[in-house]
Amino acid sequence: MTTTKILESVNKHITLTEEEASYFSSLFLPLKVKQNEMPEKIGEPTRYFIHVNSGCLMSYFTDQEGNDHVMQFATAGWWTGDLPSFTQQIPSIHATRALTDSEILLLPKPSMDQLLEKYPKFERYFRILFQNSLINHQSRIIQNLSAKAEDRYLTFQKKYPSLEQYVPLKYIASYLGITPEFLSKIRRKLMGK
Amino acid sequence: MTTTKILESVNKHITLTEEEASYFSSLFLPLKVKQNEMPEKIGEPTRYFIHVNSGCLMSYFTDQEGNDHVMQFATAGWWTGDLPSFTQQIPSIHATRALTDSEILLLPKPSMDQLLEKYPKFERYFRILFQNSLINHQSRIIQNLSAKAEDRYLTFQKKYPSLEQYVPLKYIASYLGITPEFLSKIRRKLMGK
DNA sequence: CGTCTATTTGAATGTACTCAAAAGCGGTGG
DNA sequence: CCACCGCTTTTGAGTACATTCAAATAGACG
Repeated sequence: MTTTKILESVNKHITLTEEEASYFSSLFLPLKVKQNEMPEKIGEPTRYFIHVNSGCLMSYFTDQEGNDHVMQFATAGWWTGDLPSFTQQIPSIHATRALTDSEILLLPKPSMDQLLEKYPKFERYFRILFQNSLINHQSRIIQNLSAKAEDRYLTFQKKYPSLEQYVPLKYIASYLGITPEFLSKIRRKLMGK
Repeated sequence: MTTTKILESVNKHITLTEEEASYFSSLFLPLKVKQNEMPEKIGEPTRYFIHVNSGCLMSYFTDQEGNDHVMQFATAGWWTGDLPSFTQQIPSIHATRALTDSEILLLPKPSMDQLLEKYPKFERYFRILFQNSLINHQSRIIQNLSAKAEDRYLTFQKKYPSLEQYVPLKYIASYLGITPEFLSKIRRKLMGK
């Protein structure tokens, strides 16, 4: 079943009846995306909150100069999407792209609203989800403020050991807030150790 | 009543019965703090989630070299505190300090747990609170990744027009991720325009 | 007025970026 | 199987952005 993985995650935080679980499961649109496909493009209101079943996606922002900035890498078990656009239905500024062939679940905005209306119990799940995500974002901000690029790279490697094997280095550089050229120089320097 | 302000904020997102409102209100410990006092210190599990009624507090992190990094400025109507420490009851790494004489409300961790247990309706309030906070943190990360110090400062001024009047510049520099000296130079340059 | 802290200034330094070019690497078609 | 193409990664030189350190100035408070 395509919703097995997400139900596991939900069950860690709240306990569902069979009815609730099956209603919840019924809301998702399963989708297979190939590498480099973009389930969500920028400019229009985001339609889906995305759960990753397998593979890896990233959400990123393109600035006025045309430089990409990676907001998030989302591997199996993670949610991703453009939250401001999804919640307020304003034009999105983050694009989402598959870094590998991936299986994802799409939760349409109206379905999420209905879900929370019908079974308020899920408020708790999303409260905890956002709370944990907030904590991660805070720690990323602290990192960016206090650590040099080399340390941020080392921390990144520790936190996401497998990602480097299939995510192009230029995207990792972007996530870290440095240029690909400079990341390359950091890596050369670290090789010598 | 000391909880008037926070009830207003809560009522924007959920509708409370009188009983719910009065139970909610009863959980808070009102406290007046003077400038530079610290309702929460680092090193021990954080006891309170803090709501600011009036004045201004900041939460900040001190790194190994002894440099402070401001995580957040919290003015009237905002929540603040060390979220990882509060939720998981692990030793805190963020300190909280009053930047002006302030009136705050303390919500003890056990009270918050009881509240969500007894009236799950509040899950929705905190879900929306964390969701909005998450959006703000994402936009700060994007800013830090894509904009130079001067632009970050200008954005900060637009977003928090009044803060500069009573927050020492060195803390604003810290929030922006630059040294006080460099902020001073940015300001001199902007004066000439 | 004196003390303490915040802010400014300037020179020297370090960190990271830009630009241009070369090298590497994966896929595709002949 | 090899040659070519497009894209990623590496290299190096020059430059820009931001820090460090030391010292001077300014402001707040008793």
